Amino acid sequence: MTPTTPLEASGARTATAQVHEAIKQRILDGAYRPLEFVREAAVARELEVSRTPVREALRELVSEGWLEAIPHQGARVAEWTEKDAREVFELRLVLEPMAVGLACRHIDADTLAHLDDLASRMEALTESPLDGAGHSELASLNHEFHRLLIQASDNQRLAQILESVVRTSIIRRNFASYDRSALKRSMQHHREMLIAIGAGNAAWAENVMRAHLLAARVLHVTVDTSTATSSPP
Amino acid sequence: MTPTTPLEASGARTATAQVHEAIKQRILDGAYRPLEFVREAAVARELEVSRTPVREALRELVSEGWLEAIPHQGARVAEWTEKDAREVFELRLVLEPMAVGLACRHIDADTLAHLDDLASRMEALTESPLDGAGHSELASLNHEFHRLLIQASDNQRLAQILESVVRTSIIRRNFASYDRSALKRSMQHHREMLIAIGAGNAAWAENVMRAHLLAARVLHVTVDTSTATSSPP
DNA sequence: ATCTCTTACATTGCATACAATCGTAAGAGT
DNA sequence: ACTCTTACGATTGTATGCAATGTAAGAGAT
Repeated sequence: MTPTTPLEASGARTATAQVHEAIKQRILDGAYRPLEFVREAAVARELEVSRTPVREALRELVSEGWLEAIPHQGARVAEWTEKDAREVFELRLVLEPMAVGLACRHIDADTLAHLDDLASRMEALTESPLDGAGHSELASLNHEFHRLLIQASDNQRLAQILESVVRTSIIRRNFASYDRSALKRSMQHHREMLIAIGAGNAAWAENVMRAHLLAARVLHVTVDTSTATSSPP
Repeated sequence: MTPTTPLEASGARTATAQVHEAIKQRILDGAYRPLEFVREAAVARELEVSRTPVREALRELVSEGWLEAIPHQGARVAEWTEKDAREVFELRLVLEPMAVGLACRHIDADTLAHLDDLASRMEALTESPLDGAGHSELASLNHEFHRLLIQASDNQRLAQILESVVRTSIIRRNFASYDRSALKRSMQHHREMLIAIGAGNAAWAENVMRAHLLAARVLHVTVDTSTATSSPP
């Protein structure tokens, strides 16, 4: 029915990995709505593979939190509630500062230079007014900045947890709602974090990260600011 | 060859779930050694199912961190290194205090009473010298105590992350190496945490948890105490 | 009219057969 | 003796057919 990219040029080699990517993309695109069931047979038909790789891809997506499985009934797109947003934010507010704190002790000059470059490119983008593509580019650079910082923590588990936690929420987040001053402040946070890390000052870097995240939250959801957790004075 | 419980009375209903449990148990028992490959065909033969549910169980175990997958080569038991121990401890040291802090705001009387009961039973156990069974019982109660506390945080993601992070490390941890004073201190920490939670004092509860974890670590691994992270004064 | 039981259908769960891929060891050539 | 090639065997990856299970619609009874 829907001619929606039947597997074609996907970097992945196994059919399971391709189906995995395809379904994830459809969720991100909104082609599959929350609470909608993703049927094995239907996906298999549309992507022109058998049900086996579809089954395996669905199980992976379930364990990654994209879908929820109901025994003998199938897998459906996980719903995104206010509570989910709160949970993810609580976790980021603790884990990302932890990551930059650890990064202070492990980071190498190359990574720091790469981060510096990313920060510069983001700053350059914010010099002029942004269109849709600009917002998209900025979001992409920002995501890469955070990802690289997290990798520098030298804690694989932490990196994996944050990746999966952030990824599921990144869909609904962009810079469209940022006004000029909020954007500049965000860029300054990045810059300040790099300086703190370069100075090996973990506490400084951690607190800038907390400020960075809290400032961003104000723009996205209504917050009870008294519920902040584990924040040192 | 090895008559190792061919599926029989396992609470789970689907074959996949049963295989999942069986393999996990064998890893815990040490029947599968680190870096040893778990072959689909072999497991299928021994548990008297087809390869299909075995494949699905293996994939789940991979995503839970018990096994690591190598494309076209199979899944093998994940190795446990010093670095793994360090990573898990760093995470616990941040996430478990976060959990008790959150629990301070959400906990109900029933849960608190249940925790109180668990603490009492552990204290009773430590009154008399412990044999092997005693240590096992104590470890079980302790695990349940922490698990319940984490659930009370009312953050499903946090609970799931901690469960999977702690579970993989719990294998090599028990109370055999605890001397009398260390045991009593551990029990006092539990008690103090409950009092802090009952008083709604999150900072107090969080810091007792950090002390609890740090005290436990001294008994298990050699530590560079300067690497503690995100610890408020 | 409402409730319960029956029955048919859609969908997942499992088994088996076949194809693709990788590691390895034997063998030819240098 | 060493290296490169190549064919084989073992193992995973994929397809398809059948069984088990849950859902929902409809007939019958209260």
